[in-house]
Amino acid sequence: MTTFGGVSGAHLKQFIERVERLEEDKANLANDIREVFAEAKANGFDTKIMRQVLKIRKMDHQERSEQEEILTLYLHALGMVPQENFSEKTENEVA
Amino acid sequence: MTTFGGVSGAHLKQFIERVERLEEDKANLANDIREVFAEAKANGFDTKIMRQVLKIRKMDHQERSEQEEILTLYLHALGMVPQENFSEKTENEVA
Amino acid sequence: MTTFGGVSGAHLKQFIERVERLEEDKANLANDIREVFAEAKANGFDTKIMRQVLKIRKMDHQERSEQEEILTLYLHALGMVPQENFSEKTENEVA
Amino acid sequence: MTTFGGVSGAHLKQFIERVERLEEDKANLANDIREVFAEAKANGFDTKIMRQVLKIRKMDHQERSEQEEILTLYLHALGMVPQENFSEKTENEVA
DNA sequence: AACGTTGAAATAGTTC
DNA sequence: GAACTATTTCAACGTT
Repeated sequence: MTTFGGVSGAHLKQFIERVERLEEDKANLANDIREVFAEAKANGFDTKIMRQVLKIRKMDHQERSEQEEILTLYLHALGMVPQENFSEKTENEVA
Repeated sequence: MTTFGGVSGAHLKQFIERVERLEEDKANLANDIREVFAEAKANGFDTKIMRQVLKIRKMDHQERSEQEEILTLYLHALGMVPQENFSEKTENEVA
Repeated sequence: MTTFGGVSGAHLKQFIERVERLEEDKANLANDIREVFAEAKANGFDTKIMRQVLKIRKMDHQERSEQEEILTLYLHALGMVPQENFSEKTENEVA
Repeated sequence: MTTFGGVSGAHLKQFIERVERLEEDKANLANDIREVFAEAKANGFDTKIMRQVLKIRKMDHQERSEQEEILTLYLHALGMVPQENFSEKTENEVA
């Protein structure tokens, strides 16, 4: 295997090509998304408003995640280990 | 189906959720790419150089596309209709 | 000088107006460019082709910059400090 | 002068180069603007708010009253009491 | 003149 | 927290 300054060209090439394949997939998905917007527009929806809706829904999810994160911090601060399934497991007690 | 001001909520919801699913897939791919870089880095590769290599390879591809695009434009400008398969079909003549 | 909450209104105003002046110049240049295209069109040139030519020329320049950039990265990666004047100094050797 | 299909290469080249020069100037101005923002930032100003201010000043005639409310909010956020005439009167002091 | 397409600008996110 | 990169957004251009 060819190496330059301790660097393997073949190995590097593999990483490069893996990234390129993933980025191609990613670009295809971006296209798919664009097509959904186009279809929605053809059905009379306002894409600008749709994007706003998506943004708000995303923030809701993030907010929920953040709140869960904060809850975890609080529980840790209280010496309580957060449970995986809060509702199902009730037999665990904090010492 | 519920409508508000002539807008179908159910229909809109479907578009929104399709986009959200696609964006989730896209985000996952972005994660995969990040992981590849992390793995490469753990193997001693310089990610900055990797990104530069990727950039140049991408530009090469784009440049090729642009060259083909302008060839088409030139042919049109010269009154020649570009052929689907330039090399295979030779029976078409330009007036 | 009037300040509010440690913020100088007059100072802010100066920055705002400097930006506005520069943006005005920029808008004027955009107009000039539009006029050149209009003039070229009036002389029978296809603006689409012109834009494509400009695009390719721009990519060429960028590609050259990217090439130089990655050369620098490679040299650094190999422990070689890139020289200011690549062509003039050839007496430096890498151990 | 060389012509292809009635197209003058030299003439075209002149148009192309005029556009390139103008675009270079435009790019330089964009850089200057970026530098002004950087300088303002280094002086403790919030560039995001500055951009908002610029946007609102640009709108001027249209939807002025609506935007003034937002401007008021931003200025308040800065701890500044909004002025009646921002640009013309600089001698006014806030009690 | 509205539409889609494309290029530039701004913002958000990531890395060091 | 500063710089760089990626994504998103905005505006202009050509097209129908």
